[in-house]
Amino acid sequence: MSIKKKAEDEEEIHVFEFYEVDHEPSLEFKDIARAKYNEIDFENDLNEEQLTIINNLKGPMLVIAGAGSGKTRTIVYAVAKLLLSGVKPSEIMLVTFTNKAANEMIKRVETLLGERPKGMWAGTFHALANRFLRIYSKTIGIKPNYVIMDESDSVALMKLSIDLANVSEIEERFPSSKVAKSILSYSINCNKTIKDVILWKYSNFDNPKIILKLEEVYKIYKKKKAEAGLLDFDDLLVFWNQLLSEKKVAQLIAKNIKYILVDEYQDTNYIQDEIIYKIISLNPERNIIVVGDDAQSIYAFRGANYENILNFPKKHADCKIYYITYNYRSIPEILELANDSIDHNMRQFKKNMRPTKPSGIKPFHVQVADDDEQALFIANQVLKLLSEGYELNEIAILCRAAFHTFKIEMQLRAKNIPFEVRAGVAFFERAHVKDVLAHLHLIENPHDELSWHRIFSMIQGIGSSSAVKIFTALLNIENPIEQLCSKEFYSTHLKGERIPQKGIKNLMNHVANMRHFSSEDRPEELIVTISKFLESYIQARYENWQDRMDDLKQLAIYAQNYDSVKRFLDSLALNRSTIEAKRWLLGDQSEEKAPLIISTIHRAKGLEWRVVFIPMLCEGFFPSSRVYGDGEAFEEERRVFYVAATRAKEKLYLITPAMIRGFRGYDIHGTSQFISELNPRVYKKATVRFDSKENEKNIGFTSAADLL
DNA sequence: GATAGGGTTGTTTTT
DNA sequence: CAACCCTATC
Repeated sequence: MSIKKKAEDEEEIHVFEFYEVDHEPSLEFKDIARAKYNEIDFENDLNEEQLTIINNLKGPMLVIAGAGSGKTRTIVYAVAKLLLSGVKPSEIMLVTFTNKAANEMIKRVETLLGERPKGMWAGTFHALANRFLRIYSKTIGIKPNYVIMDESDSVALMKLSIDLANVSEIEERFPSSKVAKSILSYSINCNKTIKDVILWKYSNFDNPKIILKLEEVYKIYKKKKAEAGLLDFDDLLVFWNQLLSEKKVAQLIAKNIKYILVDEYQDTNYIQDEIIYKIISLNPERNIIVVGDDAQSIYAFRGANYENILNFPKKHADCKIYYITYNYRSIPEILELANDSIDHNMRQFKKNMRPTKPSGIKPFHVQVADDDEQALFIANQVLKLLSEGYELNEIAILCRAAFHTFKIEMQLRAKNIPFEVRAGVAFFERAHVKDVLAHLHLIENPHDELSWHRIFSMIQGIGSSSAVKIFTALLNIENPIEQLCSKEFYSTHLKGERIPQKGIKNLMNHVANMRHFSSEDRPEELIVTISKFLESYIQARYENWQDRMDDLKQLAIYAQNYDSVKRFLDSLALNRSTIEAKRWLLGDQSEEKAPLIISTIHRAKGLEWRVVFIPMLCEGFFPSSRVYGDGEAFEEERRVFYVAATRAKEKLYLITPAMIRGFRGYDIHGTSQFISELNPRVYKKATVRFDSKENEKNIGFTSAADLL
């Protein structure tokens, strides 16, 4: 459905029909209600705690839900119940931590009802913000064709801003572009001044001259974003928040959205909390359910503050508070270890998960000689588990940091075990993929500074200084792509500048390829075309160019799912972690069984497996060496460990290598405090040795013969 | 003055 | 492995 902007009022009437294809409610849920109401056995499917919740959906409510307590199930049933009672899908807003989680919940509602609830406002804060901003860009004065930058783009733009701000006049060391961006983000997400953020997180930059200069840099950064039509992740929240203060829009939202559910509330930050507060205030019945677990708050580095969940009842009069405490995921032994661990956190609400599963075997603490043997142990153990009848997709390896996965990947590859990595640089952030995407960005938004710089850097004869000059010249002209193809552009707008002739010639040739692009073209076809004319560049630049060209084919295949460039780009920016490059290890190509997962703990949030391995449990790695003392940061680190352990249903392997190979030689690291502080009763100790790297035979388990 | 290429560095976690 | 700095070359 397209929207023709005739008058402002008309624009607003279309609000709930625009942008999402499957947006209009195609079903009369009241009819389904009659047919389905008796089929869903709420009383049988939910426990008493959960039933209480779905029977009290009016007014503000806080649900404290421990790990594995059927939190998602409760939300899904709550949504189903609302729909059955006649609430339209488009009257429900469901805020989740990832867009994948939103899709899965909708799928489960669909399974329950037999029909897909089309038109729900479901997604992350950022994705929902984008949906509103695409409709109301005009209202708050941002370009309607704005492009969302990912984090590395934002940092790159920050670097350009720093370069323009004459930082060299300050003698002291100035924050890097990454740190500068991070300070700005904290300031926005936590509602603090720049000075406060510096005192809080970066006290080494506490210097009036630096702070003044930073403010200047941020002004340039902001101006650049506005000129180029770029939004960073923080802008999505800032502008959404701003939009909610616009009377007309606010009234419309208040009228149309009747129920709000927010998952993972412990990981919201100040501005997200404020957004929710504003939306509830607009809602006459204040129907909101906020779900979370302060013990699982692991995103403080993004400004998240678990106190939002604790303060929620204080902010909302007559807020009901419910707890769901029964754990349906893990055996009691795993819960005992997790409970023991989290009890060491002082700044936490005391609560214990209550087991419902039958007893099994205690978690293992496995000590190995070094990180090579750790990888070897994991690979061997996976093979044993497979021979025991476990499936690959029932096993996960959860790491504190992306680089912890490298050696494990190598061993799994060597043993032909198929796996998928969910860590590190995402597929769509790899250099050659971004090279292609830069061309797509310019179709939507021909003044996108970052994309131009990326393209300039691909061209022989144009370096950083020519790039700045050319961009400055094209910023103020219409239709830069066309202009860059003509000699006159260079002779009129860049008169007297020293730009190598070779560079100009190459640039003209390159841009000539882009002349016939149109935003009406299908993204897939565009990608094929662009890949073709980038092939020689990729060949020249990368040794593994063949692999990279294959990636671009994958990109084109993925793009088939989208019919417009704008939607394709939005989806890429907002679904970073959902769309993975599958690093399959194929014994034979035909076998497409779901693989084993190697993931960071952060990305494993909300998921579960029968067997979980947690490697690198030694001081300096987990907890990370960046965390000192026993303050809030250290407690968050412990919560990360807690989240990892509570992913496991049946078997949990905690692994500590005694030595780790660093840049030069081995370093000895002590056992992680998260292990040593535990009551030894809650785990079984095992030591695993290999007689040599070549001969990967286990000599034996010294104290846990029943390691399987 | 500007670019290209070599060598060195150092890496938490993500919307 | 990619983002930096330094230096040789155009």
